[in-house]
Amino acid sequence: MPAKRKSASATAEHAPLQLEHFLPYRLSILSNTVSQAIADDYQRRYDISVTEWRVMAVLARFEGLSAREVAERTAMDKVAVSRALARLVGAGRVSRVTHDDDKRRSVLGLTEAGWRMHDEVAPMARARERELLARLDAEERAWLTRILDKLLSDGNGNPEAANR
Amino acid sequence: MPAKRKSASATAEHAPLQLEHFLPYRLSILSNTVSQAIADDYQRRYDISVTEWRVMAVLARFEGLSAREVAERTAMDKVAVSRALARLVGAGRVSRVTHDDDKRRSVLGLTEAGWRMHDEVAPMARARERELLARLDAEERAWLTRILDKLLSDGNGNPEAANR
DNA sequence: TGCAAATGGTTTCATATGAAACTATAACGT
DNA sequence: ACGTTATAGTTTCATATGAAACCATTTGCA
Repeated sequence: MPAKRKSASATAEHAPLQLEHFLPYRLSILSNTVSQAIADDYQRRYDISVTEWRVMAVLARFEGLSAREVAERTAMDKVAVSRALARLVGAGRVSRVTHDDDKRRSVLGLTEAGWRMHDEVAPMARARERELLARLDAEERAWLTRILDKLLSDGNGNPEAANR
Repeated sequence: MPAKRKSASATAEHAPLQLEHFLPYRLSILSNTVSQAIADDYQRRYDISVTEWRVMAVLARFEGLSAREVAERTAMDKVAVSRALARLVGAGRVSRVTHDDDKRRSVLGLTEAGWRMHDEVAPMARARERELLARLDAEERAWLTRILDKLLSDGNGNPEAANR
């Protein structure tokens, strides 16, 4: 057999992983580049982080949530939510009052300023998503949705994950 | 029209994002849960992080790389690689010597101990990947590969990303 | 009632991470 | 040869992150 270099270790006997074909690795790369690309749009412009934006996004859909509920819906842990809220409230983008019947809970919502920002960022985010999906044809897009639904159902995603 | 609650803001006029259908968000959730699940396998057991494991994985495939080349192939930045290498060398899992012709570069490779660990972790990682993919049927798996190839080619992934 | 356990949220602490500055060596142009 | 620029890699610093401890309030129940 023709002698190759390579210290005889990086060969069959060790069966090294091929990172570039390893699904978890590929997902991680894709997820990071995509999120980063989108975040770059508003990060600087509005001085807001991805986690903060996610909090705003759920508050735009569901007014009056508590912090815990926000954590559930964003799949973030409660520490992250607490911190994001601190900044958002500080920046006047989110309002927070104590729940009438349960003084532990807070009742959250977007402020006027929060809504204004939301209404600028949401279309941008959607546009970026469209750009990304434009690289697939209709059939591929349909499969992607289906596959993600499947992989995210059950153990993953947030549904039925009690607290965090 | 029938009056609904909800402060009249979270409605059509604002078109809030539906996080749970937003591709970047879904990718992020999936990527995190998958990576975490796999990492849990070896994290505690071998006291090694995901980034360190990735470095080991490429060194298993390509002996004698420099740190920069490792960074390229793992899509990690050079600071992360530098730190991972420091720990790996310290733990006796990676060997590092200075390149003969270029004293800036290091020449990296797995040690005996590194190989032993690699040979235990790699099959575990592959098994986890198989479990994940087992939730899809053959057709879906094929589409997923194709879609990821497409989305990762060009701007994303590491190919042609000069340095970082 | 009154007290143990649970829950909502925040703070603390230890670790992870990236950008920018820095050190050492090499490459390039004159 | 010699200074300028580029490259490999490390360190520093500021920020991000999560687990665990913590405080306040509420719930469950004897």
